[in-house]
Parts: sequence; structure tokens; C-alpha cells
Amino acid sequence: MPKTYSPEAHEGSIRERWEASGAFHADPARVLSGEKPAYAILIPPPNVTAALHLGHALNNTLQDILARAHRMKGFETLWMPGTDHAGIATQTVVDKRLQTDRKPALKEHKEMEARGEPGRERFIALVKAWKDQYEARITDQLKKMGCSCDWDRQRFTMDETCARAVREAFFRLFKDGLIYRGKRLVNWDPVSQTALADDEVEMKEVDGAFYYLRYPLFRVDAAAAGGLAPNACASMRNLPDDSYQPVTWSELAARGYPGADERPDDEPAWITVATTRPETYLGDTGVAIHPRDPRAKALDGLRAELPLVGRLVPIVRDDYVVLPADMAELAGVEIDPASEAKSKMATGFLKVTPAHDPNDWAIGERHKLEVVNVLAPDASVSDRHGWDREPRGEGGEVFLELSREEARKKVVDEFKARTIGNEPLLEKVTPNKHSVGHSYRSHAPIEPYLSDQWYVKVTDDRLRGEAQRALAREQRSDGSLQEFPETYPASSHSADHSNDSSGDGSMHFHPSRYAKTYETWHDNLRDWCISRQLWWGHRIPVWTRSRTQKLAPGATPLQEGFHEGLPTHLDFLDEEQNAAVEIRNFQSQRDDVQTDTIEICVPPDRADIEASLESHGFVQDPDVLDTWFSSALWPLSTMGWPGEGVPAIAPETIDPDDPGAIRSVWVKRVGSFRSFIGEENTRSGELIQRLLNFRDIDPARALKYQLFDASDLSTPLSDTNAIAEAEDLVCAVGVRRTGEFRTQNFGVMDIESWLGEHGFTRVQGSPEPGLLDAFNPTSVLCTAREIITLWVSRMTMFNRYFLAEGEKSGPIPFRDVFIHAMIQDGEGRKMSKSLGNGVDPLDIIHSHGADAMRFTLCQMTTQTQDVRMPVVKDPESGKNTSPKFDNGRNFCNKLWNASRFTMSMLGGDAPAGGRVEPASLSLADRWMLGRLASAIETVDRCLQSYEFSQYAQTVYDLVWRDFCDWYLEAIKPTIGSDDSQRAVLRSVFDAILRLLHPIAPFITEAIFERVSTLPSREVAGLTLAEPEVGGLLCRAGWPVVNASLLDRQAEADFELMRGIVSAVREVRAQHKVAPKRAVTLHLPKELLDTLERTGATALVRTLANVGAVTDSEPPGPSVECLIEGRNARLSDLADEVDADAERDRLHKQIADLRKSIGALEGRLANPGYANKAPAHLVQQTRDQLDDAKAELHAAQSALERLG
RNA sequence: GGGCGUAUGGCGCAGUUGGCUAGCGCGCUUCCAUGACAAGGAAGAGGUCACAGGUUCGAGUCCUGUUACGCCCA
Repeated sequence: MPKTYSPEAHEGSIRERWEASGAFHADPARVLSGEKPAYAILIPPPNVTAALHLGHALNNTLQDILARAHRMKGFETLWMPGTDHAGIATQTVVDKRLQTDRKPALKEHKEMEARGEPGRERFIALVKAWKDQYEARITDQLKKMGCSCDWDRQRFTMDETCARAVREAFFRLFKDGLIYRGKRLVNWDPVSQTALADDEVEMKEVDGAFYYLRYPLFRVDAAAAGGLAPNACASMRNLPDDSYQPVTWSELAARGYPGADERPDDEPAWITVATTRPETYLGDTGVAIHPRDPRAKALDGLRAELPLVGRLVPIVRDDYVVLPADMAELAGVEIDPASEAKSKMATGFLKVTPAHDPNDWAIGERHKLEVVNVLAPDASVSDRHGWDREPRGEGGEVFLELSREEARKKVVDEFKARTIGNEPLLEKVTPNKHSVGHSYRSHAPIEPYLSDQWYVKVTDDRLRGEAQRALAREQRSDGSLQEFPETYPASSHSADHSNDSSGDGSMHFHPSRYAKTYETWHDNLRDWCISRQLWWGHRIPVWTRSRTQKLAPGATPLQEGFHEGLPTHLDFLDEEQNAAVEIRNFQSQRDDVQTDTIEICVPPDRADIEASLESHGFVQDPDVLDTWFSSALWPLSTMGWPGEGVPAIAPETIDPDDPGAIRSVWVKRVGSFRSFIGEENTRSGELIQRLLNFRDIDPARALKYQLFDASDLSTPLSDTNAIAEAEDLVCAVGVRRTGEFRTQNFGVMDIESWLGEHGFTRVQGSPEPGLLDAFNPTSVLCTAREIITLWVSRMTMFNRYFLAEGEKSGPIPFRDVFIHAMIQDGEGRKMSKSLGNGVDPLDIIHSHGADAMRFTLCQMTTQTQDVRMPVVKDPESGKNTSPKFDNGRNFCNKLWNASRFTMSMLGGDAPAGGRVEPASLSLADRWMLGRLASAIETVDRCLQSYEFSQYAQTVYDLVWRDFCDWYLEAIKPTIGSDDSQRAVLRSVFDAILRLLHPIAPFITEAIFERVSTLPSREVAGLTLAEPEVGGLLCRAGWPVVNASLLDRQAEADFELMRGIVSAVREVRAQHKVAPKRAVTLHLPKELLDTLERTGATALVRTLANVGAVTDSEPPGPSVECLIEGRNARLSDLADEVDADAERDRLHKQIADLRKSIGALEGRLANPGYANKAPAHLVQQTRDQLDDAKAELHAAQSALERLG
């Protein structure tokens, strides 16, 4: 064996042994039969956006530690691996890459799509290629880290199984009324042009300003204005000239408006609104004032004019408005401290722009204000997206097509240039720092934007309530319980809730403080916007068709078919299909146009219905679902929910002659043969054409397809008459050629992608039975804290909702949620690409080894929320690394060398004799077994409570301090001849490897391969079960110790020996005794007797390089050596004793002793200490004082003797 | 503005219901090259535990407040 451990020499082959043995494959049958308890972890699926970083390395190391330890402890352990498609992130990354490479990017593909070419299809293929590349890379990284995932079950959030779960989940929620489409303000990213969820918005402090705009006041004669409704807007251009008039200050003063009498009488009056976003004034539909504002009454019935736009907007009373300080005083209203700063800035008038501000939206709702959207999707000012029902007044068009920023400037300029009376319309501008939402992806400021989006009604008790009730009772806070008493877990009132480990009140956070984050998130929850205007993702499974009809003025809207039964154009859906789909009808009327809309949600595996809908003019929603929708289903989809998937058709059924050539099998339900072949120019027609085309590309034939009757999928239909008559055909395609290639008629194609996009589903065998029953709820979810809200909550809601049975709530998805720290660099900054302070796990694995990386990461995992890792650039490779990994590498090397020693000592003959009884062993052996037992106990506790750092520290001390520094050194003289000791060494080392394996799997497996071949004898009290699979340590039994191995006496005896050794070493160092020189130790008789009795004399001689231990007086020169407060002496140090060095040493010792005697006496002298402190502590203090005094006395007498 | 976290030797961190004469790793000083290991061994130096109060016989630990930094939410 080489002197240093080289990871690269072992890691590859060990990995191959693990994979070949199937050691990580979990079998649900063993759980369901009761043979083994289940332990399951779901990987938080990494994004396919990029390779894994150090945070992932930490996350997965911790999961692997838990998985490996539990596997060894006898649990049937499933660690489910997979990756996440990360919709917006991946799409953006690929788009940017294409742009950089000057290839057709998203924009160009959108243009293609608009032209009727398959732009969307092609772009998705490009993203998929990226995904394939990164998924492979991520998988490789995880394997190199040593992750013991069940690789046969690897999942991707967009693979066929997960897609089915998404379809099923969406369908059920839709059917249960928990998914709806609504016109709402969303967080709109004008650059990516998609809606974002609340948590995808980052708040940033920006330097902005408060702009104070003056709106002229008008009096409008509602009757003369043609019956203007109280809170409606009116366009000045549309009103008869005599129906509105400016209001003068004198008129306001007459109405009792405070301060109006100080203004010039005949001049037109105005009100001032303060805003941070002046450009949105184009969409104002009202001005709000606080109901207790003294000015409110005087403004009753008046309207404000939007300058340039010429819109007269109502003035409404709403207590959302902040009262300005002076008005509050006038009204005698106390301003609460929270809004004090605001009240200083406030004018008391709030411009209300429902289409462009969430708060204004709410005010608009309360007062039925109109909604005028003035922006295009790219956030430029537009009159084509809502601001189109009124003339634009005298000058509103000057803002058209300006960006938000340009429009703001323009509005300010225009207001500055115009006056009312003698005053400018722009009253003032004051600088103001405020926080603005930005897209986490494009970093552009978010625009609150009115659009049609899909929502999950997570505020419903069936979702939110279940998530709230899931939390462990002891982790709930009083405040939340008071506010949401209905979320108090009912089962925790009953006595038997301990049996219900999967339901209410059974989810625990570690560390527990994170429960609060979870709780507050749910208390403040809003409905979840799940639609994204992207291409990469699960497409929303809703097909719509609308029709509009113009109504004669004053006519009653047509009700035909929309309120009861089905509209006539759904005739094509037969009865069975009606039952399968979920249909909603809507009717809306705007001006004289009535729009009828039908939304049909189609469940999974019904491509026939989809085709049929499309042939009748229904269009599938173009949007995709938020990535977290599929992530939320992770505990379900990875375990085969909803079950009963695609019918399994074996390759030999499709091609009995050559089943081996078929790479994948795809199936689709196609209905009757007529609908399959289709009319000309229909999609199904295209389907058959392409199938024929693919089939005939080359002699080898790229695919083979067969038609089956849905009732019998074991025999393909060969009789053309039978095919023609069948009503429910299933088309099965065996693909022989994968990847892209050129076809005769359709350009470059990838058959598998094409099939996937055309409603075919890949057959992966029938869903695995029992996986869900055996492993859901899983044991623990390991993740970072920012995920609590995004993911933990949603998984809990979905798991409980979809697995509910009747009245009984579904189980929680995981019993424990472990939140680990975030790794920052040495300065406390997040590791990021832009800062260039990231550390690549693969670099560390190359330079230090996977085990070293894992050990260091484990060691860093304390219960805090951030850990710092100083990052340095390696001058040779130019890559980032951290000196912290040297810890791990040094530790592995130490273990490696310990194994070299152990191997060299144990090679050769088998140790003779039967079972080893600890009582018969030497002091060192009994002590070592005790240390091992204590370490195992600690590690078991750490694993229970997720104290990873403590785990690493414990094995570090056990291996380095106890085993190497003391035990191996102690047994060197005897190990060659003592068979019992050889047996102990063999067993202890074996146990150490097992205990360490979860942290450092490669090196321990490599060493175990050698050590396990050595002959062994059982040591009573220590159980080391043989490996279950292929002689592998990863499937060997966890070390189990009997409490009898904890030998207090051996510990005390060994401690005495160590004290003597340390004392001797100290004297040797002080006196610069030559290292090889053997000294003589003179001990008091009782001490020597004790040493002899415990068998420690030989240890002292070995470890302190003492030639002889005696109770005789030294004949020649000697020095004092204090042991247990008694005088001992050392002689034969050198040819002459250095008296000065000795005096220095004793002076220092005396000073230290006096200091501690002072402290101890002070404590004992304290009245109350002796009375109130526990007796054993008082006694301990007295003993310490006695010892210290004795030592002081000895040291002083030694000093006197020196003279 | 609300919530959470962190302040302990030069650096990175432990310190679990208060009992500490405050630990660990790196770094630093001195010494040690033929037998497991210099990625090592032996012996050292280095801290009034951010600050101010309080509770207690006793506070790094508990309470209150202050300061600084970080994260999350609004």
C-alpha cells in the first residue's frame, strides 16, 4: 500500500462495484411484507440550468450520509434521484446561449411560429438537447460525489411519468374548482414577457422620487353628461360642453374646503397627488381620499381631470389613503407610528390606477372603478391593450410607444410645462428611496400587469389548511393558532395520535425555528399564479374555443346553450368523452359584443379527445405551468402516482422478428381508423403520413408501428376489416432510430421528440406497484431555507390533497424537514458566477478526493443558517478551492495510514481462540473499546437529530486522537504477540470503517475490501453484521455495541497513565531532552503500585520514552515532575541538568496554580455556593482545590530544593 | 417596517436544558527524518466570549436594551 491515499486510484472502481451490485436499489416488497422498515429521501431535484455547485454538494452529501447510515442500520432505503426542468431559467439560458452563438434564438423561433412554422417545436427541441446534456452532467457529478441514489428510478420533472402526474393533478384540481382563470394583476416581467409568481420577484432599494402632480377639479352635471354613473370616468371630448365646468377656489371655500380661502378666488382649483410612478397617470380611473380628511366633504360629487388625457375621474373615499400630518391634526386623528414617515410625504390624495398597482386594484374593486391598461406587454405605453375605448383627449397620444422610463420623463416635462392658474402642474419632486420588485431572472423592474392567468386556489382550506395542520403541534406558535384556530390538528387532541405518524401534526422542522417561516408563509398566503408565458414546461391541459357576436344596441345577450347543458358545437364529444373531460362556460359582454368561451380540461392519456377538440377549432392554452407545479408533485410523481399509466406493450409484440432493434415503445389512443387517418390536412392525417415516411426512410426502417384494439393490447390487428371496424384503436410505435436525422419529406427530425409532441406516450413498463405505499410519507427532506415556502409548502398541500381518501386527509410527504446552512465565501457573500467566488465540487474531488470534500462539508454543517468558506485561487490550476478541504484530505490520509499499520500487524496467521471477553483484555484494549462504544452512541444520537458537524467531530476524534495517537501507539510493543489484542484491533478498526462509511464512503469501502479478508474473532459486546450484498461495506451492518463496553474503570486508569505521559513529555520538552534518550521515572510507591496493578507501566514506558520506572530515589541529578499533585522525579535527562530552565518552568507552573487556587477558593468562599449548588459540584470543586494546593506545595518545594 | 440568524484567539468554527480553569481545525513558535502517517509526531504561545444593564451562589450560555453584519418577508 502506498504511503499516501490517492482517491483517484480507488473512487472509479468502487463506484463500479456499487453500481454493478445493485446495492442502492430499494425493494418496496420488503417494506410491505414487514421484513424491513422503510427509509426514504427524495432528492431536491437540481435544475438542469447548470452544473452542480458546492451548495448542491453539501445538500447531497448530507442526504447520502443519512441514506447510507440507514441502509446499514437495516432500513430498506430509497433515495430517489432526479432533475428539474426549471422553466424560465432553462429557457432563458438556452435563449442567451443561442444569441451569443448568433443562432436563431427565441425571438426568431417566435417569428417562425407566427408564420405557421413549427417554431415552438424546434425551440423546445433545442432546450431539450441542453437538458439532456446537463442532466447527464449532473448525474455524473452526483455519482462522483458518491451519492447512493437508486439510479434505476431516476426521474425528470418533464418525463412521461411526471407529465402524467401533472396532467392528472391539474385535471383533479380543475374539476374540484381549485384551479381558475382570472384577470388579475400579475408580476409581469416585460423582458421575458411572462408572469412571475410572488416569490420570483426580488425587492431592491432604488433611488426614486415622489412626484407631486396637480389635477384640476371639475364639476360635472351627470344628467347633462348623458347619465354618467357616480364612479365612472368620462372623456371631456365626449361630453357636451355645458355639462362640465372648472371649480374655482372660492367655490371650494364656500363648500368648506380648509385652506381654499387662501387661494386666489377666481382661479381654477386643483388637488395634488403624490406618486412614485407618474407615467401611470394615463391609467388613472379615480382619486382617493381618506374618509376622515376634512377636505373630503367639500369634494363630494366633484371630479379631477387628468391633464392631457382629458379624462374626468371620480373622487372616492377610502381609508387606505394616508392622511397628511396637518390634515390628521385638523381632524384630530392619531397617526400610528408605522405610517408617520408616509404621512409626512402624503398629500392626502391618492391617484388610483387599478391596472398598474396592486393596492389601487384593491381600491378599484371596492369602489367599482374602471380599469384602463395603458401598457403593452413590453411595458411601453400603448393604446391597444385597454386604453382604447375613449378618445385620447387633447394630447395623450404624445406618450404612445414610449418605454416606462421615457414616459415618466415625458409626463414630468409636460406637467412642468403646463400651468393651472399661475402655478405649474408639477408641484414639486422630492427624492425618495423605495423598494421596487425586479424579476429574479431578467432583473428588469416588475410591472404589475393586468392579464389572464391561471391560479391555484391555495387559500382554500383543502390546500392551505392541510399544510398548516401538517405542522407538529409543538412547533406551532400561539399567534398563528389564535388567528387560524381551525388549523389546529384535530388528531393531536386524541390519545392515539401517536399512531398517525403520517397525518396532522406530524411534520417536524430541524432546526425547529424554521417552522415559523413555514407558518407565517401560510398565514399570509395568496392564490398561486401557475401560468407562465413560456414554451419550456408542462403545457396547460385546457383547450378553449370562443365565439363572439355583435348584438344590436340594447338587445339582451344571447343565453343559448351556455347556462344549461352543452353548446351545440360540442356535439362531437360522445357521452363517454363528456364524462372524461371537465367543461366550463363563460359569457362576457363588452359594449355590444358578446363573447362565449368554453374551457375544456382533458385528463391524461386522452390524445384522442385532444385531437378531436383541435379538429373542431379548439385551441390548447399556449402557456405552460410554473415549474413548481410539477415540483410540488415530486413525492407523488416519482413514486408512480396516479398509477395505472400507459398500457405496457412489449417490443416483441410490435416486432416479433427483431424486438432487440427497438429502442423505445410509444403508444397513443387514436379512436377509430377514420379519425386516425383523418381528413386531408388534419393533424391525424399528418400523423399517418409521418409514420409512413419514417417507416420507409431506409432499409433498416426507422420505426415500426402496429394498431391494436384497446381491449386487447397483446395481439396487433392484422386484418384490415378488423381495423376499419374498430372504434377504439391504440397505435403503438417501436422506434429503431433515435436522435436527429434527415427524412425525405419532413426535414431533420427526431422521432422520439416528435412522437412526444404528438400525443404519444413512452412505455416504461407498468408503474411500479407498492412504491407509494411503501415509501410515502418519506423520512426526511433535506433542503435550503429559501425552499420552505416555494416547495415544502406546496408538496405538503399536494401530497395531502391528492392522497386524501374520502374524509381522511392525505399523508404528509415527509416526516422531517432538515434545513441546512448556505455556503458563503470568506467575506460572507453568496457564491455566484458573477462574483467568481464559486467552488466547483468536481475540482475539489479531483484535487482532494470525494471523501475529503464530503468530510469537510459534513464538518461545516452546524445548526446556523450560513457557513463561511474562505475561497482561494489555486495558483497552479487557476481554479477556486478552499483550505478547508485540506482538513478532509488530511483526515482521509490519516485513516489510510492507520489502515496500513493495521494491515501490516494483522496479516499472517489467524488470531487463535474463540470469542474475546473484554474483561480479560489489556487496559489499552478495554479503553479503546470503551471509546468506540461511546463514539457509536454519540453518532447514533447525531444522526437522529441531524447534527452533522458533531458526527464528523466524533469520528475525527475517535480515529485520530483515540485510535491513532493513543491506541496504536500503546499497542505497538504487544500487538505482535497478543492474539486477543489482534482480535480487538481487527474489530475496532472494522467498526471504525462502518461508523465512518456514510461520511467517507470511498476510502472506507476501499479499506474494507482488504480488512474484511483478515481473519477475525468476535469481541463480546460488539456486533458487526456481515455485508448483505457483494461483500460491500455499504451493505454491511451498522456497528452495535453493548453498554458493557463502556468501561469507567479502564477510562480512569487510562487517564492516569495519560497524565503521567503528558507530564513526562512536558519536562522532556522543557529540558530539551534528546528525543531518543530514555529517561528514568521515579514515582512514589503507591503510584507505581497503581500503575503496576492496572498494567499501565509498560504504556508509560512506551509512550513517554521512559527507560525504567522505579520507586527508588534518583542517585544522580534529577528534576521535579508533578503527577496528581505528588512529587515524582525524572533522571537521566541529560549529562547535566539545566537549573535555569527548571526554575523558569516551576515559576510558571506556580503562577498558574495560584491563579486557579484563587478562583476555586473564591467560589467556595461564596456564601450560597455550598448551600445552593449541587453537592457533587461542590465536592468536585473541593477536590480540585485540594489537588491544586498539593501541586502548588510540590512545585514550591521543588523550587526551594533548586536554590 | 416585520421576522430570522450571526458577533467567541490572526482565520474558519464548536460550546444541546446555566457548573468552563472556554474547546476544535487552520495558521504561528520550538523541537523531531530508516519502520503506519511530514497530508506526520511532541511541546508551546495566543481569547476580560460585540457592548450596556438585569436574573442567579454562579452567565459564552437565560432576560432586556444597544451596535454591526447577513438572510427572508412586506
